[in-house]
Amino acid sequence: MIEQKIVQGRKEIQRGCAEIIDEARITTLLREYFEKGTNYTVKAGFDPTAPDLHLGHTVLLHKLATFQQYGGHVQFLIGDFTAQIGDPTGKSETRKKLSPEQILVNAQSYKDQVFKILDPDKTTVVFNADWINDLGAAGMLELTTTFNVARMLERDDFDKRHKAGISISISEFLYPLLQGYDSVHLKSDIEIGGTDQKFNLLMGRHLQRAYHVGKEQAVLMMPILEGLDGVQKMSKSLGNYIAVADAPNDMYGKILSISDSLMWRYYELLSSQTLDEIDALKAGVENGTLHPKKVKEALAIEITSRFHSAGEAHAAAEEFQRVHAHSEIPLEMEEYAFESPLWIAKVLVDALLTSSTSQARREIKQGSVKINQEKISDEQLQLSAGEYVVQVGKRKFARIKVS
RNA sequence: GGUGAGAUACUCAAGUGGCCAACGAGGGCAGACUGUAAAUCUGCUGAUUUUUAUCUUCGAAGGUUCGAAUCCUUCUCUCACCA
Repeated sequence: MIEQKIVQGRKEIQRGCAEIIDEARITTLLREYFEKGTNYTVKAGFDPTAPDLHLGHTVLLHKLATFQQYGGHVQFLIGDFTAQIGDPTGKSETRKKLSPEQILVNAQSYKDQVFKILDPDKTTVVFNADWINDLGAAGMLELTTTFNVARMLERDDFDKRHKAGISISISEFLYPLLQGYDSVHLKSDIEIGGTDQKFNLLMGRHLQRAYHVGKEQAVLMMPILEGLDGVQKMSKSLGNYIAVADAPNDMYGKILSISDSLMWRYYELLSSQTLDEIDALKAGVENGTLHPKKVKEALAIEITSRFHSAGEAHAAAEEFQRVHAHSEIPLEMEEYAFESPLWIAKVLVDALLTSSTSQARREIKQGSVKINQEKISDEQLQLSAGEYVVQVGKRKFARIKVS
């Protein structure tokens, strides 16, 4: 019975992982949990400067939630000290120090978002400035003696930059060391992070050994989630993201617009469905008994419900159905009031439907502008007094009142 | 510090005195087809109610010229090689 549970737990923990180091230890922790009810700690670090999460970030959170189901207690670490250095993988090097107030605000913002996935009773939020500030110069010096430059330069990005002659600041060497030291202080049993964090994660093991913590953390790396385009990583700057804070209609619509192949990826990394259930869905689609769109809808409902509510998710689904499947107009849209007479291109710009009147003319020429559901072709059209629903493309609507 | 190369629209990248609002590719937007999927095909992709026109744009500022992204000067920044 216990063996079965362990196998089940391992399967869900391995799910979607890019790489696991010291899997045996994870099995041991699971065994102890099932046999004796012993808990263990799982650490994950987050940057306090970017508290608006998107689904890419939640991949990690889901994995943490999985651990919580199997006896793990999450150490949700906010790297307020390390943020001052900036992870060398990023382009930005040293960053501005955040004020204590700002960090608290960001931390609260994290909690609001994170506890939609994590169980707050099995989570401790910690800040690494708390113990790193206590380290002092002597402690810091001691930390630096545990590692050497040659090995530090093995780290991928350091290696590349070193060979390319691009400067590496000494302070950047401290980043992995301090992240590893967090594991020493927290006595973490497991640490999870993205694949880009491998070096840092392994440093935790190294330092736990060097500081005689008595254990070495297992390391679990999650892949980077692709964005809506299905190719590049999900990120805000690329504009291919679904934010945790997105409105229900947007979230639902964005999920439904992903490609079928990407859908399975999202299922694997974001859904709470078990692997067996997902396999059943895949089989259904393959043998034609299940329409892929139905499967995608279910995913969209699941994810939207998680961050909003089941009611809002279903309302979003209905709205979507209404607008796109039946080509009706949405229930709610922005309203604008203007005075007549009014040139249509101007209206489109003022209602934020197009970026310029030139663009508006092009849209009209291409036949993508509709007034009250009717396609228009006259760029010179003047609107007289009345109420209109103006639409550009498939998604952009506005209600216009001309007086 | 020395020498050389380069800076063009969202990105990459042509263009080396007029035919350049600027080839091409990617991306984006739109139309057709669909399941608002993918794939495919097509159009558009600086601004402006002078729309076979006008104005602003090719790192910045000046200059030469009837006319400059293209030539000259200075400046700023990036890259490569050398010490």
